[in-house]
Amino acid sequence: MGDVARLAGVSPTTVSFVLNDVAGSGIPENTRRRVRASARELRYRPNATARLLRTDRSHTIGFVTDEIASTPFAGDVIKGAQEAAWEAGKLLTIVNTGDNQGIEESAVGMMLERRVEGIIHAAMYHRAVEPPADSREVPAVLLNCYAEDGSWPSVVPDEVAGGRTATEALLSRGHERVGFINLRPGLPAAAGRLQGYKRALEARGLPFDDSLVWNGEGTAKSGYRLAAELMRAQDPPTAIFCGNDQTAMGVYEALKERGLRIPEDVAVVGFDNQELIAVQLRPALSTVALPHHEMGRWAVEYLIDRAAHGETAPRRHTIACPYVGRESV
Amino acid sequence: MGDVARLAGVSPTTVSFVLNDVAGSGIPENTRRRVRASARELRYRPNATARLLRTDRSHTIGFVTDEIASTPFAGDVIKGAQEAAWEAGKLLTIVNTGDNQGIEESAVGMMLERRVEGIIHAAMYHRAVEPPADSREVPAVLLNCYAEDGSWPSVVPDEVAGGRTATEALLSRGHERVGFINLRPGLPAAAGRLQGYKRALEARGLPFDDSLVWNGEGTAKSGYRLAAELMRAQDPPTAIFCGNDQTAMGVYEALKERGLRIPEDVAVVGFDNQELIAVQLRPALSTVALPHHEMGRWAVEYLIDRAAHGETAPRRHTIACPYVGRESV
DNA sequence: TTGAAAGCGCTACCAA
DNA sequence: TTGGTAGCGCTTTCAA
Repeated sequence: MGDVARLAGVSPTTVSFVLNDVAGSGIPENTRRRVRASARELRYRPNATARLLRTDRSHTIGFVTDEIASTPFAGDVIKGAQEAAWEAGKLLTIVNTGDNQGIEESAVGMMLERRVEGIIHAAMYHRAVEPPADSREVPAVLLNCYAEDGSWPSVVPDEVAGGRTATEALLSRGHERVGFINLRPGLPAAAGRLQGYKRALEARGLPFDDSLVWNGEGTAKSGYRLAAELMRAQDPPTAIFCGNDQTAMGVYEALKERGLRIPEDVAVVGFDNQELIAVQLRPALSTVALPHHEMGRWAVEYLIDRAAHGETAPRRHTIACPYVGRESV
Repeated sequence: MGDVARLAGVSPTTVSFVLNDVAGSGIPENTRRRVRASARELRYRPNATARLLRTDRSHTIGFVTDEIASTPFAGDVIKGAQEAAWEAGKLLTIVNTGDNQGIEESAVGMMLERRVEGIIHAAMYHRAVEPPADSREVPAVLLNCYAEDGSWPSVVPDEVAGGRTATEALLSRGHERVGFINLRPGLPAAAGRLQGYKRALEARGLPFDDSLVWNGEGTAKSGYRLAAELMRAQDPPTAIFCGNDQTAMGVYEALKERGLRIPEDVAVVGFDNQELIAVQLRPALSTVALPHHEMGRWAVEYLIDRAAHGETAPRRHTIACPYVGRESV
């Protein structure tokens, strides 16, 4: 910067003012041009580190995730977060902890040392977590997870509404016996979706029949097995709501083996909207999308907002799961 | 740091020596303990920014990717890169450009301002790219992509060997007529895999029959269509090599509709090893894995090595695609 | 065995 | 309209 100043025949102060477009600095266009030309000539690149040391604004957000790969998840969340960050002029520093507490703590430590302006703790599967206490030193938010005691702000999918949406999609087409192959019990996703399923039934005055509801593993294999189970009943369902798209994949298989057509004989709706599966299945699977991208965006925007406007009570934000209609209903 | 020094009754120099475990600083254990105790008491957190300003070592690597989400890709690459980075004490700063040149250039600019120690340019699909020239200011490497003119170091999957591996898996089981539903022509992946297919045939002295080779779209739909085509021939193949796993998904469908069993009547092998599909398919799909994770690792390790040992001629590194045997062969 | 002090590259206050 | 300069928090040289 000194070099630029010298070349332009001005002081470092002036260079700083010009290059940062400081308002009201009253530098004439003439000088500005000279400064900019010098900067270009010297291929001057400002040192963000020095600036940060002085201003204490890192323009960086930390993103800590338990597992990043091989998943319905991750990609979209990061992308959403990244987009929102970029729009706000921030960069994202990411670490994948492999669900290792020790790594998570050091990761937070390293981020804090670098003076990140906020930290996002993201989980692969919707669940309860307890992030390192140190994260409270900056604005922090949980993504796709929540604190049991509600002491951390969080953003999660609205599983209940999602379950209801999925069920509704079926009921609204006239189905009255809707089977439900849920995920493993105990998961927030499973609990929420079941509740949504019940509410949808209730809203239509339909009875809840627990012989129609099974808990699977969330795999194609268990979907296959349980669909067979379901269809073996004397009064089998005319539609099946699957706890995730992989389950639906197995359900398709079981249905087809029995010579049942989708959606004519049995309608199917999935959950998660894993494009890789839902789009490729024949017929293409109608499903409910998890708001990964939106959660990513929301988390970053929340952090930026909090950094700007200060502390508020930890909120628990919920984002809707939109229905994605394709051909299986 | 001054506070810690004061509390411990020493100078900042001593604190720095102790906290950084500077070798040969000859600080007695006694003093060290006092310093560490003070640091703990004051919950002292070193300021990485100040350190970086002084040492010029950011311990940060930039990761620029064209598309991060909804893909076979991304997750695993980032995870591999992140792991290697973590082991070396580095953090990863990621930006997703959405394949926008302008964004890519500013991203590189921002990273350079932050003094990253290296930059990785990753692509979703194996292809030729031309990264911003500024990236040459630091060690840089292309991941899953390459420069047409070879002027950038890169790491890509060994498509040829992969294609050969897949074909071999079939030939070694006695198949002599192996259909190949490739990806769209023109893609490096398609070209390489075709070459591998030919080489495998050649090695066994089998003739190349181009009526057995089709180019599809890499979707289940096109796999379905082309498998039907393939099986309609008078002398249909007894095995099918699919350019990717989604194609295989469609192939399964077509085969099953014709009452053909996998692998008894027709063996199938995919490519990509997309667990979501390959594992869930019935029978589980034998396929060839893209070395996403390894490419991520390699890229980071290469960067770190180059930062340490200086410039070398740009290499084009290739990583093997291992066969993942399941039930379809 | 420990400390004083320079200086990394910038921002921003205060003065001119 | 422009410049001098202190100082952000650390590392590291040199001296004591």
